[in-house]
Amino acid sequence: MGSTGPRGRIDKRQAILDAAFTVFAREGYAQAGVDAIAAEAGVAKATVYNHFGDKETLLHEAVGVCADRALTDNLAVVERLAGGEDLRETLEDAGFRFLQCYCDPRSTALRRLLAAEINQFPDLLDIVDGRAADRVTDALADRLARLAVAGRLRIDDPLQAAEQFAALLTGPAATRSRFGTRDVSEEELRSVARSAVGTFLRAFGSVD
Amino acid sequence: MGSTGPRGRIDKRQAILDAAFTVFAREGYAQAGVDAIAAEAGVAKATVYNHFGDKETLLHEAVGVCADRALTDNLAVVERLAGGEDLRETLEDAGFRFLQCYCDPRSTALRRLLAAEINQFPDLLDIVDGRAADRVTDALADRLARLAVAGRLRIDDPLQAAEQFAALLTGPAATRSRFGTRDVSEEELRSVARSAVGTFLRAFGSVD
Amino acid sequence: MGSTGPRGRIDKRQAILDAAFTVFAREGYAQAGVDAIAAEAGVAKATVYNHFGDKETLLHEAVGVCADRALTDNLAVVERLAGGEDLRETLEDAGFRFLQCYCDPRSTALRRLLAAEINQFPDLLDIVDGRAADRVTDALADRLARLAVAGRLRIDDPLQAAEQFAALLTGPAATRSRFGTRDVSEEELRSVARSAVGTFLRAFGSVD
Amino acid sequence: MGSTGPRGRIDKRQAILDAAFTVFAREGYAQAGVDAIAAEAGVAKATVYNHFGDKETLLHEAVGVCADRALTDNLAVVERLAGGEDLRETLEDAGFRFLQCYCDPRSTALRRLLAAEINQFPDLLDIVDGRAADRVTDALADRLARLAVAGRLRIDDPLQAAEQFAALLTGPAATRSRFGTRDVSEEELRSVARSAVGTFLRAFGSVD
DNA sequence: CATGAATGAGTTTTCATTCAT
DNA sequence: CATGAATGAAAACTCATTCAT
Repeated sequence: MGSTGPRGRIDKRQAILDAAFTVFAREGYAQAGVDAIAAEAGVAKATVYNHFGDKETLLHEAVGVCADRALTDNLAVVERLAGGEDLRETLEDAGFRFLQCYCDPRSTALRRLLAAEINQFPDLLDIVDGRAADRVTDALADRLARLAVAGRLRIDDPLQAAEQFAALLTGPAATRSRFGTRDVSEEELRSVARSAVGTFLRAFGSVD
Repeated sequence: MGSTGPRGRIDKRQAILDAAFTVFAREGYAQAGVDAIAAEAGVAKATVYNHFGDKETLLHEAVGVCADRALTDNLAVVERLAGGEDLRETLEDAGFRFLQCYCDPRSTALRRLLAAEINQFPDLLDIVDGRAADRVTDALADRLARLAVAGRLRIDDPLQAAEQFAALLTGPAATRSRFGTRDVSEEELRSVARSAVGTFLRAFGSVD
Repeated sequence: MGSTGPRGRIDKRQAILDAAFTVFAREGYAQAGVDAIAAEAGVAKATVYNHFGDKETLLHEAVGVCADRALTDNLAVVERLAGGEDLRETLEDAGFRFLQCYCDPRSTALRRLLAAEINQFPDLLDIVDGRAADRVTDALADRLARLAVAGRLRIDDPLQAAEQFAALLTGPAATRSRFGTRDVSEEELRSVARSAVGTFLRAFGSVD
Repeated sequence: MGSTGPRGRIDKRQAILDAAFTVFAREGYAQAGVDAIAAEAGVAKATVYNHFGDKETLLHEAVGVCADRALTDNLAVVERLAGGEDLRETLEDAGFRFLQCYCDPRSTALRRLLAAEINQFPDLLDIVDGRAADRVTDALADRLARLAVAGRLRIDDPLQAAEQFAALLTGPAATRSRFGTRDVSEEELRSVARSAVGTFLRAFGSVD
């Protein structure tokens, strides 16, 4: 029956957005052909234009969708960060999951795409920052602040501590992934998280 | 008169390389036109081809030149990092200079260009890493190791400490510069360096 | 309620034909989009196809309708041309009305459209000539012949005289309207008619 | 040797202009493909863009060239119109030549093209009128005025007489050529000229 | 029958690259 | 070697037309 009814419209829209992100991430905005996107989505080129009007809009929408997903994933990780029995283990676990998000191919692609196109499309930053980057750091700062209040960390400036915690995790991970070129093993991620947490706790751990 | 002797050739070559980097950085590889590069360099388009053969080669050479310069600048900073009287001040100063390199427009542009084109031209990574990124971390690790040996820092794994020191500096700086979109004031850079060194010393400082 | 009964169909058909002529006249056949026509008619694009099959048919029907109307208008003018008391006044009046038809926006548009598309669609000429141009000149020749028979004009070849009368009217009017670009005032039209009739009577008037 | 030197450039430019006019006249602006123009000119499509930038500019230049030629031809005819022995013969001859210009395929095509595109490109009128239509009528008025001064014609308003003379010639000729669809024989043109001059002289001839 | 969605073929325009001077 | 001109391949975008509801 109605299996190809209004549902088809939505399915195609999603397929196009997914395809667009894939192709944009793989080839860059300028290099990516709308032809290729349509092919990847399994629709005709004109259908892409029917839905999104032009290539630029397609980029913006595709980035928006991807940023939404990344935000959701990241917040899920951060919000689970509550002080369990063993603080070190809790932080290492959160750090590891955080790095998994960070190293997820789509996150990596999103960062690369952003870096690549920020000059031509400065508003991409607003799309992503409004939805992702800043809000994750904020949420992390909240969690760290609670731990400080609970006496388990010694932190003056929770936002700065959050930034530094994130930096200790993502900096070394970025080096290892070589701009997303190399796959970083779970093993390695755990090791990076362990080192980061080690340093973080030496700097911010309470004495007890 | 010999004003366009061998000197003219070399000048033109340099002009083309500079123009190429400028335009590639501003517009991205695919978007950048050889026309625009030639115009920026003040030569005819065919001259660009006479010197470099094709657009791809031009990208590689331009990136190479820029990476060389970045390496030189970074090493100069790191190599000046010796233990003065006041360790904190020494580290803060080095961190600040390091961030100045990191935030230099051409460095920013290089990182963006790299992120953008790494998929299409994976060998760009070799050019840059062979000449820049890794070697700076190595040099920094050396310096930190010396300070550890001198008893002024407590470090197990100097390479890891160097990575983390760099991460504590560049992570927050990257956030503030918004992918090189915003100019970060000297003030801010100093503040970032201070925080980074503060955390670093709490984690790795010797007790004395 | 039967508001969309057979009446709705016919209304829509008319609306589409009107819209089609408007858009074809404004933009030319090739440039005119079926989208634009459908929008102007207030129907869906597919409805246009349901009624007319394809764009070419639509052009033919729209031109036919317009030519019919022009013929009716012109014949009405010519048929009122009977010898009143004052021949000069009669001719000037007929000439003026004739020019009003000639300068009517839709007549102008029809002539332009015809000129534009005659190469691609030679059969448009048949549609228009069969229905309009020739028959008007014929009718005019009839009237002039009657006036000759009545001794009020001296005419050998009524068809030729009719052609020349029409030419004396439309030639200068065409110059003034600049291909239908300029609106020609009633004043001007009367003046053109007066001149035309003056010359015509000097050439063909009987002596009395 | 230098046979394909800078000369080639100019040759190609001319070839493109000719081809453009031919194709625009044959198919109309919107329908005409730059592909087809390039093919007709025997050059690559990109060469057309190198020379003229875009399709619209090409139309304007092609129309300009054609209007120049038409003006030259027409003025040559009008300027030869001096009062010979036999005025009727002189006028018939000039009228015939004038109609030859008017019925020349390129003139016909120019008028059609103008009519077709005047809505989209109103400035075409300026190009053509500034160079052709008006100036011919003016020149004709001059000649008629001289004949009036010489006592061979009785004319109050030379400009109006010129307009009417032209109308008596072109009106019937236009009818016969059916928008340039039919070729009008030399015979027919002479006949039209004879009738026009007959009527004109009955209206404006001096008594002698 | 009226419609929204989908599409294939075509359009203008751009651009890396080559060639003749 | 430097250059202006020429080009073939490709890209974004459009549009007449069809199909499923």
